[in-house]
Amino acid sequence: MSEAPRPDQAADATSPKPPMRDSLVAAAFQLFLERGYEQTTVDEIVALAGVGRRSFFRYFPSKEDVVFPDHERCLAEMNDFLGDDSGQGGDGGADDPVARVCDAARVVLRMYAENPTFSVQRYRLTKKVPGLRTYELSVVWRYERALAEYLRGRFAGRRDGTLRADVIAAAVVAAHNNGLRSWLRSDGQSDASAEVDHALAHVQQVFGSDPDLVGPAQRPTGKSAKKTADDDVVVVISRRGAPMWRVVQEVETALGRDPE
Amino acid sequence: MSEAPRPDQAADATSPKPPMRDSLVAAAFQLFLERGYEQTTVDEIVALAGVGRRSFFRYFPSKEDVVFPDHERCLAEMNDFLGDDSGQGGDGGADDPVARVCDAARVVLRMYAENPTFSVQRYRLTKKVPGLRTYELSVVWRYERALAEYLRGRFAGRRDGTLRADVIAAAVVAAHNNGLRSWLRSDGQSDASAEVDHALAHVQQVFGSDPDLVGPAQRPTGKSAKKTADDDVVVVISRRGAPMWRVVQEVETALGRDPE
DNA sequence: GCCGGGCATGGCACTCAGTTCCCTGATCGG
DNA sequence: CCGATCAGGGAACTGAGTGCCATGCCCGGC
Repeated sequence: MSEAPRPDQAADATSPKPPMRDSLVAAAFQLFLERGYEQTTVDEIVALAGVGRRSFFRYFPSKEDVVFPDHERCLAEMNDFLGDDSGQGGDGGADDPVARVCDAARVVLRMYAENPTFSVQRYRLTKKVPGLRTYELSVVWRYERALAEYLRGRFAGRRDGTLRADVIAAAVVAAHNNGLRSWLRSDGQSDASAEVDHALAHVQQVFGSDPDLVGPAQRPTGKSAKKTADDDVVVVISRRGAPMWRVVQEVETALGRDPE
Repeated sequence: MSEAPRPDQAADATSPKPPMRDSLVAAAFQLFLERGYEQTTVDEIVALAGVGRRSFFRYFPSKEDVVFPDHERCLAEMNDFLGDDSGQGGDGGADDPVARVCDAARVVLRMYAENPTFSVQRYRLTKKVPGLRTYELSVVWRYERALAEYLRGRFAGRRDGTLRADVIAAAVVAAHNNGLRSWLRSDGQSDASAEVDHALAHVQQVFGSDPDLVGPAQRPTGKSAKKTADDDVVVVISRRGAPMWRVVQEVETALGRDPE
């Protein structure tokens, strides 16, 4: 229930693709869909795929792993993405840690969107089988940890840095999953990117961009300066005791952003 | 891996307490600590406890459940707490949904704080055994769902209500766990309540109180009005393009709250 | 005091996931 | 042509979790 062996890992994503692995996934899902997950034994899967039982566990460390055949690759992809702090000059907004982890979350969405029908089928499966739901939680947890670790690095030295990192990571994952599930419930008919973008925008609005973190001298002269002139000022007048979210809403309206 | 039978459920928390259940937990932890979780079989546990193997699975649906013997009760407690919307007049601040779910999270903390040594031992165990970590995730997930469902009810009809509910629930759980783990890492020497209060305050600050949700006529005339005079005003002047978190910080400083 | 029906427990056997060990056959370099 | 390496197959084993039934205990009824 942890790491997959993945003997085909050496090359990139366009590696030779072992047919056995794919045929096992295909056979498994065929049986899962017509018979249910728990009602299907590994022996039945390998019988249908025409391979030996031992080979199944060579490719998938557990029966649950066959349901999430590409998460290991996706997790590696996300770590690569978060590890690349080098190419920050070109693409705008990548300097903001919150925006960065939101983009990292979109890596996961892309994996789901690559195979809509497969993703929808898997969604229906995990929704009704508690064991798969639990397994999915452990996968999602690893994504969340990756985001949190990245943010902890960016927030290093800051007061409550790890707390803020954990909270933002959790919020980003929750928003991503909210959008993703909304898309999955629509049987892949809605716009996945739009759903997730909307959800992530909500989180980014709450936690805001935080350019101070990349250095005290960093001013919003880059992309964010395009929307607002630098010398304009905003004045907010508020009653004491007013709810903070309403103050924020007012400020954002003044700043010309979309409140919701 | 779901519901425990708990034959002693009928009465309240001070029910007769079946000795067999406790002796199984004690025997299990003794072996887990000296031999490791995976190196201990259920047969060894029941042998040490002096009961039949079948009885183990009567009290604990799986081997993992014996590590979290009181989470089922705690989850029920949290649901009770969130279900009680009746007694909202007396205790101040309970009207704010965010504050309410923070208090609900404190119910979990209380359970951990009741048995510090047990909680610390379990923490060390779950930290090194992947299977237990996964199981704990499924438990935490149920807490999070309870909070999210409550918030969804409170945010019903509001735009992006379910999204906001999911995000806040995730943030509250992440903050709670951050404080809780900080306490557990200190071997129970630090102040658990202080740790978690601090973490939850961070979240409450981010999402703010939201009195509009209990009705448009509701104004902060209750407890929150005690801290601030109603007619005072706060003026914030900010550059356009300033990071939102800094604006919030300024407003909060002006309001006299603790910024972090 | 005796009887019968729940009810908690124990014991046994079974299924199935996951692992260990070893065999087989193909491919490839010398 | 030979030997090394390695993907795959197969049998047997461990251990978690379940179903079934026997046993013994408590408790109210007669």
